[in-house]
Amino acid sequence: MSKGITSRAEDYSQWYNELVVKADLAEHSAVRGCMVIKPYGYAIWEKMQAVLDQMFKDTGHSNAYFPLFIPKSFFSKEASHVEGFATECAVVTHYRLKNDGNGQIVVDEDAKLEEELIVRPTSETIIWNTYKGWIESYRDLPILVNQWANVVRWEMRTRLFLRTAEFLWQEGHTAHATAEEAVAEANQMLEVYADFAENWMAVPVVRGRKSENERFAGALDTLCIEALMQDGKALQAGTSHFLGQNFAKAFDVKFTSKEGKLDHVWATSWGVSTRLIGALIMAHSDDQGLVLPPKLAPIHVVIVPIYKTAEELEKIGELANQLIAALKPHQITVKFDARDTHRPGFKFAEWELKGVPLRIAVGARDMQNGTVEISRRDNQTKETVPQAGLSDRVIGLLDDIQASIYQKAYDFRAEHTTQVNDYEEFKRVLDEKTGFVSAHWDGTVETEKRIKEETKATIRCIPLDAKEEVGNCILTGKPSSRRVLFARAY
RNA sequence: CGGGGUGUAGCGUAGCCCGGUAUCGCGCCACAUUUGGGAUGUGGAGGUCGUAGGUUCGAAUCCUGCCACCCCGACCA
Repeated sequence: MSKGITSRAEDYSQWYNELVVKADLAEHSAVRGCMVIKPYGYAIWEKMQAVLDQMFKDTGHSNAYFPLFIPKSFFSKEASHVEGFATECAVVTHYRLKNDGNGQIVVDEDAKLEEELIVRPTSETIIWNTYKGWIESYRDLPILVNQWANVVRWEMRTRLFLRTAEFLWQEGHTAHATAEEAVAEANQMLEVYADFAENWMAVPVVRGRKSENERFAGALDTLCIEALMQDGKALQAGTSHFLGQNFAKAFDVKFTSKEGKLDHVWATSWGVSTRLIGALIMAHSDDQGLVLPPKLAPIHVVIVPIYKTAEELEKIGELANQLIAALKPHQITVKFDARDTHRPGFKFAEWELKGVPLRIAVGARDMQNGTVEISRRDNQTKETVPQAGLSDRVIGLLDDIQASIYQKAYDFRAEHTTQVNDYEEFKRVLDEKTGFVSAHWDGTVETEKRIKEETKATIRCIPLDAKEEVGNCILTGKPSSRRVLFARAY
């Protein structure tokens, strides 16, 4: 079970099936590819939610909630949007079941809906249909709304964490009076995501722009953050779209400007999902299990007592309670694992599997010496330290772990980002070294598609900080003015 | 939807070719000894062998249909 944890998404899936998330429990194709998020895994998601939610509020946004079901006709209003999502929608056609007389429950054909309902794959259409009623004047703008919700995309192939049929996410949908303001909003939210990924998840990301081919269905411009996993494959971790006036036109959302002119409003949408849990696992974990960044870990410190008698346990418990009390004001969660049903060695392994950043082991020997043994999850180092000043030490170590797992991921990405100038080298790097490949591209969809067919690599993004540089497309040799980032991706 | 494969205890499996009522490991329960890195011993519980039919004295095993799942591809946060 411990082999190859860092190599492929499937391996993580097997591992965490036991621990964080369980998928495919029912042997029914209908729920194929859905996931059950177990309490510990959900606690990670809740932490993520809390942080992101605050970031959204700090940038002026409010939460709202829109219906799960979307009338089919809404979808056909924005042409490219339909095209993008039509092939992966769950459709509600009836509203009642009946007994067929043979003890079987069947769909009541008399209860057919006049218009089918689509289970939302994303909420642009129903939200813009609603915004139409909210917006008349520039005084009503901007609208800065976020929704926490589940969405369903009937993917042909699912992959635990990364592409489940149903997933949890947040989707921000904003309406603005000017294009400039909407563009600024899309940029701002991309920066929020990048900030979250790097400073909370400890996952370095490339901020970039999607090529036309990879752009969101209905967007004029799609910004994204791209992360690199330990197996050398890229993962799109978040997107922020400038939608232009596409949805406003499709849903006829107009406003009167200060100057008295009638115009369609400008829109953005942006989202991140439970895929971030997958990103977290695949970016940091090792063969011993999960490695969580302290800032998102549901439990920061676990105390494992090693004892023979009830008196010993009681004394260790007192020490544990002191530490819990001392760290509580710092929002540091300490778990005292006093279970008598498992031995210390088992507990060590179990908490490592769960990625708890710090473990403190205390036994009779320590109680005599006034020490504890403190062990870091990220680099597995152990040291025996005095009990005095322990809480300060814990705070310092947690900061250090947060910084060092980021640095480790950053160094990995740096090592696995390669500049190439010819196609043979491009293919060789993808196969042997893996990771991001920075190369020139002639800017055409045809070239991008051919490269994808031949190498399975896609343009992850055109980095926002890409320098102007004269070069030639690796495939066609045509002139190119900047490098783009290719990779095989999840 | 194409191409391959698999269904046996909570999980992972042996048995199938060559028919005789199911093997082993993990896990679970009890007791004892243990407890500074996933304990050990003894005993125990747990199975419509995916499903429906056929062949047979007898089917996990052979035959047929159906169902489900997995892997590879097209699609994708």
